[in-house]
Amino acid sequence: MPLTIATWNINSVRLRQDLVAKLISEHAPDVVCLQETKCPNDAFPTKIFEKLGYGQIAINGQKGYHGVAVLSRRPLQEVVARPFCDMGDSRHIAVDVQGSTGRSVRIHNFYVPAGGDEPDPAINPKFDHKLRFLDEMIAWFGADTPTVAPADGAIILGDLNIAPLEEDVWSHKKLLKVVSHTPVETDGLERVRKALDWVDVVRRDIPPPEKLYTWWSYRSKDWDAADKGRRLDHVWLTPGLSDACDKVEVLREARGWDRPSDHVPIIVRLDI
DNA sequence: ATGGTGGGCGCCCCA
Repeated sequence: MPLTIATWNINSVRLRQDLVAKLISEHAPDVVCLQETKCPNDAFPTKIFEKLGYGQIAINGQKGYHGVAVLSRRPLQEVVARPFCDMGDSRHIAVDVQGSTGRSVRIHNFYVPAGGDEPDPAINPKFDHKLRFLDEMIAWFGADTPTVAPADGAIILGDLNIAPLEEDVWSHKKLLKVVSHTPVETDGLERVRKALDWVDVVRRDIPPPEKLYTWWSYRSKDWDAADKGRRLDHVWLTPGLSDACDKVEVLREARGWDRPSDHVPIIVRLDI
């Protein structure tokens, strides 16, 4: 039995718990990693997920903003919820999940800061925070490799809020000075990737020049026709684990669901 | 043309 893992910025887990249930009923991923849950831990809607068989739940939430969670129907151990940038933000949780063969993978579920509007750290503290967050990811993954990525393999996934490639945005030229696609961000994200030679399995299987997006703004009148999207959500695997990944899906149709998130889920299948 | 929409929370923050 393969292990399937979904990641989705849900933009309020309480408001969209039925959409998570729809994802579960239609795709039955073993593990669902959520970002922007916007929900304190004691208010997390665990019951609906327990009823669906996803009784293994790890959450790092806060009131009003941010928040990450992992739902699983396979054995799960919470490893750490690491604070970044001394901000008290809930933007990371790491868990170990066991595949049916007994091999366990470590999943780092991230919600990287969006960074505000002005791409200048000197005048925009949110952009400065985003760049410092990337620096901390690089330092952590470089210095603490056995914890971050055990021998059996590890995954970074979630809303990284950066579209790294030219084909990850609707217009490379128009977005070069727009937060999410500026060179300082795409260079920073590439440095994170190189820290452990992570494999971007989504782009391995759906390579450029095909355009690929996971987010479309709510402000666009007709998101599908205009298609002014960005690929802000990612799934990276350590090299040894990437060989076991035999399928990736970006569920574009979820952007058209009733009262949707502005992000869509990505699902990967691991033959472990 | 510098808006537009959507969420949480509470009279405004963030994406």
